[in-house]
Amino acid sequence: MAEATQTISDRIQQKLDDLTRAERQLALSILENYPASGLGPLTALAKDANVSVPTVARMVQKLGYKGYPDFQAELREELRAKVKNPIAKHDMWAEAAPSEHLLNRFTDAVMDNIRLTLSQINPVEFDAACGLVADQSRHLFIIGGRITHTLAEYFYLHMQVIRPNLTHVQSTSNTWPHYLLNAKKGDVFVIFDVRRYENNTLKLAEMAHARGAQIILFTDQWRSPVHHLADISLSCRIVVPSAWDSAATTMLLIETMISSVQNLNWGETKERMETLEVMFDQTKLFRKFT
Amino acid sequence: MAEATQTISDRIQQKLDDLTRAERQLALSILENYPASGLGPLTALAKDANVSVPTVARMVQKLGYKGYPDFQAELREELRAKVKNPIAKHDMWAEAAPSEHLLNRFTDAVMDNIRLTLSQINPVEFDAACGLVADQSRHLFIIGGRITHTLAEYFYLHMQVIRPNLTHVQSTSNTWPHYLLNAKKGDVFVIFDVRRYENNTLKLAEMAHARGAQIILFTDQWRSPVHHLADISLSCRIVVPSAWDSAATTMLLIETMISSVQNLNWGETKERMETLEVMFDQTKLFRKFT
DNA sequence: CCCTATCTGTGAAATTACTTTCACAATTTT
DNA sequence: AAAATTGTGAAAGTAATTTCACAGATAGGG
Repeated sequence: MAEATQTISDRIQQKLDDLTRAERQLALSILENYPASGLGPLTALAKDANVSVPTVARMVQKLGYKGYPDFQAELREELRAKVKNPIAKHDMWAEAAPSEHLLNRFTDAVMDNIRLTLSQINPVEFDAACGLVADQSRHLFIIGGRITHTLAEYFYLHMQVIRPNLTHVQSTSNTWPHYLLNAKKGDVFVIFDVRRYENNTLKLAEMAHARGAQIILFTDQWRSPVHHLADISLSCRIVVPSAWDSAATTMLLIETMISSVQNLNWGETKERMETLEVMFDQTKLFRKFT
Repeated sequence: MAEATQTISDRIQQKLDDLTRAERQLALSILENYPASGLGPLTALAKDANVSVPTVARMVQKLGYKGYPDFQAELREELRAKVKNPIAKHDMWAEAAPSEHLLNRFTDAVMDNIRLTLSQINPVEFDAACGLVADQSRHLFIIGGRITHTLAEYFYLHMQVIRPNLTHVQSTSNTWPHYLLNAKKGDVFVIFDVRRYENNTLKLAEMAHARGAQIILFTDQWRSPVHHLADISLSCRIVVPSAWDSAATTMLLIETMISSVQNLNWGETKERMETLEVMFDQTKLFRKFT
């Protein structure tokens, strides 16, 4: 028997470079539902991956199999071996690494963080926050700190496409008082503040609050002091096996909010995005999607 | 589609009493190598279980399937579901919201992305990348694009604390050729490029490669064209129910790398972090942790 | 920017493999 | 001893795979 030191999944990934566009699309589709999709009929696999039947036939031969049935036989053999092998612990993420490898421990922690964060979130408040952010009649201020300004900017870059009338402020910069001059009642401040909480951010929040603005706060489970001023606080778990905290869960919430706000503003967003596409095409900044 | 609250394995065991001797022999053989043996041709299964072909045909109908292919289809579906859900049947993440709420759908997608990304990552390559990034004798360049420069900066901000001798470059800026003048053989470039892939990033990578630098690439599952030049490519799943792609998985890998590099350099990092603490205290930028 | 080479899908035919079913004899069970 | 189960061998039917030629699409090179 051929000793399978490497799985078919490995082999596919390894040969990914030698594959053409449609074949790669197919290969990725196989890996998407591995190994189940490869065990069905060839026709179904082709339809699943949106490629033609000959493409599938061509690729399996390119991968070194006599034909599709041969390929399937190896898949089954691999599945058999894997199930038999008690090493296949299910709480491992990178199966190619031992469970005590940092990749597995870190991912474990992040998964836990996401689970806990989501279980404690209030969907009504979240939706309300999205509603506020989507409201174009309010000026939108986005504020981040020393580290979190990267998250703030990520949020800002997307909001910029979705709606006008917004500003990105760095609380650590000494220019922010200028921005506040324009803030008025009803405006919305999206503030990022996780430990260590920053004095400047708190000051800024106080002034925004004094001016009657609405405050949406992204913070951690211990909650920034800003949360006393915030209309809506979203607390994320951030603890991972590292000397630093994790922003992965916060990122998840940010992206969910982006998606939600985009839906609320879809009519206009669509136009803005299409305009943007045209402009990008003109500047030739980006390559065509391959 | 019948909602299979019970697995086929369960169903077989349940009906075990109603089966005749040869059928039971067959059933046990199926369970022996479950589910692999059931996914092969009927003939092979019959031979494997030492029963005749008609016995197999008769039994699957007795179990309630239209025919052997029908039985196989359900087996595949079950396998697919099982692989997708390695831990528990966690239908909802935010239990306070209905399952079709964006919070749940989005989190579902991100969890899938993380799981798939990790299952396809090569720990040896990942560790090698961490080793390169940790090597302080090499100058470290960090490059991001229009959106990804926020990730690049997040990475940069942490690396800045861990090690000296590094630069953050925006590929969309027109200043980057200056930086490249200083790049020399053995230097390390950490490049972020997800769709839509940017021409400037590719050009920059080409020049870095020409100068004999090592390239570590964070990209998506379709892989930026930079990956032809990269010594190590880390592909992240990025598809979510949104008009945009998700950076959450990429963030996870970045943070894992930060943690790993920090461990490799722990001796020095510790001092640098303590120095930083003192400096922050002096500037009164941060509040004491409460 | 155009030209060429390569890749990809279509539709279909030919081939192969697999499933289903049958009748009947042998075997086992009751 | 009767009834039920099982295997045999094979035929018929069905489904899946493989291959082909060609046209359209795409990418790469000059």
